[in-house]
Amino acid sequence: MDLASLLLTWYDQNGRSLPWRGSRDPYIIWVSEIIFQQTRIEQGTGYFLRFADRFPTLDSLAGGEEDEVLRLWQGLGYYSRARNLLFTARYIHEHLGGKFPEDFDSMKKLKGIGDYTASCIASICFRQTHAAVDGNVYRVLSRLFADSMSIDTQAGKLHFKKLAQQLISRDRPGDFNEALMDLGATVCKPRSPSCSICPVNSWCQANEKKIQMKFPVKAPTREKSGSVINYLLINAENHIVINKRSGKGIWKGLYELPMIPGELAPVDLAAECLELYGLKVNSLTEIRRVKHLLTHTELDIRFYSAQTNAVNNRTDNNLLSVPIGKIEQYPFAKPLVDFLSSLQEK
DNA sequence: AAGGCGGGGAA
DNA sequence: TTCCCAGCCTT
Repeated sequence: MDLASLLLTWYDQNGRSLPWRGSRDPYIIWVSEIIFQQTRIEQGTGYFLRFADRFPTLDSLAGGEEDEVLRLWQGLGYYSRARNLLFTARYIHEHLGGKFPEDFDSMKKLKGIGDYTASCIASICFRQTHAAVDGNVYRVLSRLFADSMSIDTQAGKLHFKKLAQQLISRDRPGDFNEALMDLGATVCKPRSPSCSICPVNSWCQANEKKIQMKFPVKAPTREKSGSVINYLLINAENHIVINKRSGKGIWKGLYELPMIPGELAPVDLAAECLELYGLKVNSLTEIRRVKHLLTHTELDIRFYSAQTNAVNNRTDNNLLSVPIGKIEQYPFAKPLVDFLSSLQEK
């Protein structure tokens, strides 16, 4: 039996049972693939179910508001996925008659859809033989062939794409793609692969030489530093001040408390605050009696600091005053969700 | 070609 | 702590 047949036989008996499996609706498959970019199944499944429940069709999504879409995405990360999803739904609705394109190259032209996602939709929904190569597939293939080509270079990606393209089943391209991914996720795992139960272990050159952990080959990883964010909780007359980020950096389009990045002494923080938001502060002890730029006269400002991973962008000055009771309808990034709920507990 | 973009869970 | 996950876009 050839490799594809072995994988498909294994998949039929051992494939994961997931909510979007079995659907051939390109919209549903599209949504699931976007959600699961760089996202584990366990983390994203709840998001998928809520999203598909609220926006069951492409037209319903096209009619949705960006804030609501982002709120459904809240906490998931990589928020550009959500913005692109909405943008492309509206684009298809308006310019393609609401019909998802069936042509692979047309799909790839859509914002947020790359080679992998187009391959998934084309193979699963339209039975086209396009190999979907994700992180799982790189690992499985590099081990199967003890292939030292680096997976994080242009040439390496193309190399494994061609390899997968040679192996893919012509009869069941979608199932083949999912089989390879399931194998990578449940058997050919990064740390401790379960080679003894692998359906293709007799084909695997890495297994034969017991060098599974040498694959996949990647370039050295880069350093990543954390940073401090100082959030300003400005509370006046049952309203809270929030800021909508509209720049180019992280958390674009999401709301946040006004913030000042960097590890700063309180007095410097007050000075920064003054400069950034035009708040009049004579001294740190006077901070509670500040006159502010909104319509309120009495303010209660507190500083909070939070440690995050790799945040390096400054907030935009785009302040809103919203009733505290309505704060939950705005989409926040995960650090703010945690922060606000920690305030709730006090 | 390289870097940015989130957040979580496993080891 | 580090790694890496159903990747894609911008520069």
